[in-house]
Amino acid sequence: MKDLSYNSKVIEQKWQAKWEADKLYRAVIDHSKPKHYALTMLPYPSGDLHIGHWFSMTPPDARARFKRMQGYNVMFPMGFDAFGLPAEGAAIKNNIHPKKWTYANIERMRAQMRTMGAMFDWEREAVSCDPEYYKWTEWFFIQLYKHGLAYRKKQAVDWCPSCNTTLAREQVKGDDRLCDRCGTPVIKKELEQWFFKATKYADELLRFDGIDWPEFIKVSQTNWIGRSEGASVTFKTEAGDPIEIFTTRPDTLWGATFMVMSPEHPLVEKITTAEHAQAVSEYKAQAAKQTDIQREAKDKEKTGVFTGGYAINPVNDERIPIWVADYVLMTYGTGAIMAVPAHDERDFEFARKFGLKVIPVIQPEGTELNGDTMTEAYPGEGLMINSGPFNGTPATSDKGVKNPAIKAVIEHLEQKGVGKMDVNYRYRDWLISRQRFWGAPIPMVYCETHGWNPVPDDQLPVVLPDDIDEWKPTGESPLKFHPTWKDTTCPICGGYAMRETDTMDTFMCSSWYHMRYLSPHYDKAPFDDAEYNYWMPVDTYTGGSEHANMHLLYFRFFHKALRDMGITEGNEPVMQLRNQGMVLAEDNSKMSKSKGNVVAPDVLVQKYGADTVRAYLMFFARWQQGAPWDSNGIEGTARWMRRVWTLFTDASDSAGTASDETKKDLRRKVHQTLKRVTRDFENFEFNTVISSLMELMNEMYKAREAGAVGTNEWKEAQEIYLKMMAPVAPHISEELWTEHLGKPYSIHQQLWPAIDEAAAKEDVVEIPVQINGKVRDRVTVAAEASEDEIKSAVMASEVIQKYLEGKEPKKVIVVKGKLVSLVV
RNA sequence: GCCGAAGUGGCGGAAUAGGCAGACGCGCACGACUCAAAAUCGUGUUCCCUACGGGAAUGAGGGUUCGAUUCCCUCCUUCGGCACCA
Repeated sequence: MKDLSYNSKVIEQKWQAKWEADKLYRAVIDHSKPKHYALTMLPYPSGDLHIGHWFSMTPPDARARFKRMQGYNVMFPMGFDAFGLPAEGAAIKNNIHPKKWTYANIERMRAQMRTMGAMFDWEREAVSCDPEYYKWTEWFFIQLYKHGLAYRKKQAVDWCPSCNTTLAREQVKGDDRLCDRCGTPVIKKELEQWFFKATKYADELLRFDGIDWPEFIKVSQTNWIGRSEGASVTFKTEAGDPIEIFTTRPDTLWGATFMVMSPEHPLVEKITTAEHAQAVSEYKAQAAKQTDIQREAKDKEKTGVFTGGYAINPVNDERIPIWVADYVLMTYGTGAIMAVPAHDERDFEFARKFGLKVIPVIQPEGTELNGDTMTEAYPGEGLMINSGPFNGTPATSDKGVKNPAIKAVIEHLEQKGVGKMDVNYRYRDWLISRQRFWGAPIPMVYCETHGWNPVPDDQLPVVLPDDIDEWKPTGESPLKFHPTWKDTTCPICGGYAMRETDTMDTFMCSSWYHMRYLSPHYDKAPFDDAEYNYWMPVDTYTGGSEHANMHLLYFRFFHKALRDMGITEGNEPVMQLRNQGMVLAEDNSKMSKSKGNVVAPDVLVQKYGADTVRAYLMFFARWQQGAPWDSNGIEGTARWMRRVWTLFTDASDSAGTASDETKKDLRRKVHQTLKRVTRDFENFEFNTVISSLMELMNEMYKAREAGAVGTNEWKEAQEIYLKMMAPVAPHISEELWTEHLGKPYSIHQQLWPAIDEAAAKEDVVEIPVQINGKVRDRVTVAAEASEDEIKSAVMASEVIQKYLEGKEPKKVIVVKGKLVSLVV
């Protein structure tokens, strides 16, 4: 026996150095093996690795290792999402260039990551702020622009006053409309910005065919896209101007008793009569002053003013008043609605407040709605009434054309030429411009004569300057104040042109990093086709669910857009997605630097070793759920590690004296464990992988007591044990494998053991006997015992006879190998 | 309000093609070893009672079933997404 005690530090450093020298985790194309691309979300280089990084990276590493042992050619790359605001924050605070700060952090985090003992292939590392990387981020922008998927537009956009930049809709969170990054309430600004036409893919993004993603992510994306099916209908003003509206309830058209326009609607001015002009313009001014938060507050009482104008309802030629109210948003639909107070809550509230007519057009079964006396809108199902030719048509609760009433009315509208079936989304195009320095430059130039044009490909990348000395956030990119950077020539006429000084949303960089890993230094294209054809799509993607409607939506869009441009293949970038939960502080709060409750993995690695930290992170919670940290708990996994060490290194006196039964029991337990561990790794159920291994170890200790050491069964148990443990604790298992069992290096190149189903089978089972649902006794029978055999064993039981008191049970249910239930 | 996920000992959590609830670990208690402590090893540990026996219990209440943590209905709580979206 070599070492007497388990020394994690020595072992871990030794093997990490050897694996690296041997390029053990290098992933290269090998057509003789099935491939497995395991991807985990790349980190932002914020400075120090925290326990959350370990939690998101090491269990997926274990699974990637498991897949490798199953015979897959596994690629498990790592990189850095290295553009972003904190670098600029550091620049402002410490007067250090963001580049310096970022690369120093990357250096530090790489070193910390190496202590994980993960199977990262560092030769595939990609860093998004490297010019060789962002050259292609820029190139993608140009491709999107050339295909009409990137465009510039002026509109009211979300602006974070603290980050001093615009944000995409996805990056504004919740009711209070807070900046996703810093939590500051965002405001609206009217600005000209670059957008990606993500909405073009709205319908396709709603389909998740053929991909294995968590239900809640799919639901979240579906909610976010917010598809509603209905009809667009053209009303007319009395002067004959068309007013287009969108409605999900065309079946209630006959109940439209007024119209409402958003204060920003272009037609408001024209329809307002002289008499109402002042009131309307005052209302518009006041609406403009209010923030979105005030305007969109759900509990706000309805406000609005009459314009004096009237519209004609195209289905019944009714003349109905047109109002202006801020509950109608210019950003959704057409900015104008038909109001059906009898069947819409909001319209009802408005009608009652301003004394407008309420006409029911859907009659629920068994009651009669009265427009004058009803106290709330009736949005439910019923028969159409007051609706001319459609009276009596059943309106169901189905949405869209599945509803017979809606279908019939849409057909009618189409025939009359006053409306058509239509679909609306709450999903918006992706606002990509950021008024910040530390991002990929938007590779566009503006010429007075030729307008906006992309930088020619041979001039890419547009590189960020190093000589910036003013970092103060002004609401405009520091690039704008650089003396020469923005000056360039127009690619059309060669005259003066000005560079776009905004940079791209960093989510653009992370929309394609999984493809840069394929060939991180390739300079002819964003990736090498040979690599793409072998590795893509990503087989397993892991990361946090907070990205549900941001990154995870952006990169699906990106992949589809690239597919349509002929750059990628397949409809989805990722086949299987799994999300880890969060490691909370011990008091259940979020860990944060400011609260000082952050668990530092380095300290734990120092004290317990990486294997123990890895194992504990897999064991202490369900990985897909997370849990509050428990600093005592790690002692349990540390103890496991030491006990395994002892089990494999300590001699036993009674070696070889085990009975056949002991040996058979050991073998059974080994193969039962193997079966469970295999299944649980597959399902990302790491906590039960560990508990099964602990159980088997306990059994092995008992078997050792019983003299199993040295037997063939013992040797098999040791081998299988280490192979099962290898993905979890790569260092200790390598040490025990090569140094103590004397097996050939490396355990990580071994194949996953085969399950011997026959050996795993129990031959004797103890089955509970219930009387009226209560367990009263247990009988031991052969696992294969027939119903009759079990029954007679039960009837032979004294305890059972006592409970039966000589009577025959009314009913006997025998579940073979499981249980017997008697009813008396 | 709508959509989704989840509620099991002091704690993290096991067990779902309906079949012994509480695996594994933390914590705690007792014991062994030790001059002592740490480490280690062993035993116990859901709750209640009239305690070698019995009863209750998987958020609450109901249902289906011989049998429900698991399936169905109603409700409560927590977390996440959406929300004046027409």
